[in-house]
Amino acid sequence: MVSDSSAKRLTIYDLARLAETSPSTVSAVLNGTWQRRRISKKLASKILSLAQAEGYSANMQARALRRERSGIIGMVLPLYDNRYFSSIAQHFEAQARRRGLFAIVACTNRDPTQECEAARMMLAYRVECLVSTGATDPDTISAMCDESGVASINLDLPGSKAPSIISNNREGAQKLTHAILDRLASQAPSDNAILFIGGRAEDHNTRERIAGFTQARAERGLPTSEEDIIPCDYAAEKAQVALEAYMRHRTTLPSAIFVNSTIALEGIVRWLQRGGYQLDDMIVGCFDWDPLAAAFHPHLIMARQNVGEMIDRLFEVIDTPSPDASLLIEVQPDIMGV
Amino acid sequence: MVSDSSAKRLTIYDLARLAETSPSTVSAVLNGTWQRRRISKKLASKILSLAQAEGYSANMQARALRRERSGIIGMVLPLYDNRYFSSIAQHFEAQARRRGLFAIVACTNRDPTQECEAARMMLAYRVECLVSTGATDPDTISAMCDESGVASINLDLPGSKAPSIISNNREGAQKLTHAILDRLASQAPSDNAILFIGGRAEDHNTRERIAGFTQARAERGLPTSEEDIIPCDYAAEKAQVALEAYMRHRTTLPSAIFVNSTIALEGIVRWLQRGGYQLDDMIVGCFDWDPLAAAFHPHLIMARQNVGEMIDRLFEVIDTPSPDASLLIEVQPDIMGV
DNA sequence: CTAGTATGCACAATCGGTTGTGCAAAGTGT
DNA sequence: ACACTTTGCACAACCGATTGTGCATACTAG
Repeated sequence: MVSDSSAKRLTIYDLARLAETSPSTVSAVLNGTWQRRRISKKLASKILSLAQAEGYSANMQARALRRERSGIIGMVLPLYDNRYFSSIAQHFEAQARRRGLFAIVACTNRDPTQECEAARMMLAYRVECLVSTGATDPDTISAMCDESGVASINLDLPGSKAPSIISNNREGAQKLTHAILDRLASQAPSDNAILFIGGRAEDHNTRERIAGFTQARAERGLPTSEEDIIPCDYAAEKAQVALEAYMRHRTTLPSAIFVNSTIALEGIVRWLQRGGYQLDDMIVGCFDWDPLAAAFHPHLIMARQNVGEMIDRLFEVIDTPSPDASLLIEVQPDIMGV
Repeated sequence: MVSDSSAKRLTIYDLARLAETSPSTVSAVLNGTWQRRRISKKLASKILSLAQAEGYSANMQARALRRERSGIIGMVLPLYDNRYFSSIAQHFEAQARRRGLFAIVACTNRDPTQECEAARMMLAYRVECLVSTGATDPDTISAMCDESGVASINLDLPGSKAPSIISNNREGAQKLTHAILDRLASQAPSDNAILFIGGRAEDHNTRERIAGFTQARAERGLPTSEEDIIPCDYAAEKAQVALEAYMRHRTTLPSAIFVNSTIALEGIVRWLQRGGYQLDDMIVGCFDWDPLAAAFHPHLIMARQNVGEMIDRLFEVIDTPSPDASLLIEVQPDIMGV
């Protein structure tokens, strides 16, 4: 079914024949440069209405080839399976369209191999710019782009070879931790410890969030113990297993928990359900926001990354003639549910 | 920053010069047809290693132009903002990649104008096949595709001008309703009425789900009242407002509710929260599945559409030489949480 | 009436691949 | 040694747009 090449599509040559003129004239009219080329208004409108009537649509491959500009902008994304990344994809596409660019997004499952493969494909399609979102290895992608003379930008996770737009993870985590501690203080807790769970110890964002978490605690004179920090990766299963293991050494729930990502939250909630606990038995803060979770659980404190602003900043950088590769833009997340 | 056309990229002409051979030979070697063209193994491997070493990557626009096949497959999608649609996008992309096709997905916000605009762009990029997912006006898209000789397929919502792959909404709703009624029976209810809320009265899926709902009730000798069916569109706000209005005529919550989509569920849950109710105060069934909601609320009954199978079927149809436009494939959803 | 300028358009090269065809040189059989 | 086949590759024509350039014709000024 693919490539049902039955119907020949109209080209500028066909239109030229129909309008009794030349292909170059048709081309000039159709891409708006006809005034500069001194085509008469009469002929121009004749061609335009013909194109309209015949439903002409320019072959973008041919245009891209000749112009050496594809009009395509690419993004590699870990997954679509949470609201943060889906929202990024959606804003990216909307903004791209607004600029007359065609957005293509590839999911790469947090896998460096797939990231490279996707980047290679996008470069083969001659994307004009490539955005690496939450990439495990953004610098390799930047290097590939550099070789092809294509601009690259990092989003969500920073890299060293291209400008990066990320959330202010440290400050976000700090505010989130303070919000948790405020709530804790209002409830006369038995215990001031907070469990930090989820994320990858090797990724920049998780490290920053741990730093913000620790810092907020320190600001209140609270020490942070190593055992209370469990970067068990981004996956519901792993968070559930990690919490299970953590709880083997305890008799009571921690009074509060800092969950690093909604996907980890899923595992935490499942563990609680299995153990017969309520979510309200703990104070829960989550870095990342999910509207359904917010509706279900109004006491849930969530750091909502400011996707709209991040994408706006992203396109500002894209518009910048030659941005510094070391440029790092940090966008403040908002704390929801306080 | 876009179009940093500094570095000239390697072409087959460059490789030909480097390998002291001709462009056509390089081309044949690189796309694997060299045996057929009786290129010597020696020269072939010379060219291959050269291409490797120099990091050559074929210009897909040029290839597409000459071959009259873009290698691109497109999908228009309402939104990424729920797990059903994100999952569709992700499976679609994975399957496309497996077949060496490049997937492009455009979000069109359930807006017919945007749907057409996106379809037009995709056709301009000469997609080999276009999938309309949950399109409000799939037939217009099919008509556009037909004019260009491009295959089109409908997913999630059926159309009359192209094969359609959808969930078996009627049977899914029927099973979901039975699950709700079973739970209701086990709880000695005061009232056998179930509120059906969400979706669009004019869309096929909502109509089928209402039919399945009504049918399941009829099978148990229960009549269904018109006022208990409120297709208030797909939006949290609207569901919330609709429930508010519904409740003005009642003093107690309905004992059960059939929520048509997770996005409507969000509104329902928000309304309950505001009124000081618990979700457990009602039996809740939801057509569509969200893992975070499932984790939060194990008693929630959800119809999970079988996305993996739908996409598999989709590609089977894509592979079919000339499928019947009236082909309608229905995939069974699963009932979760019983 | 002529030189000079402006107007209106067509020609042809080009982007980077793909592919039908042709033609030497080498190999084979007699 | 001659005819014939096979091997190995190069040539050139596309695909459908864009764009620098050139050339008539019409118009204007002196």
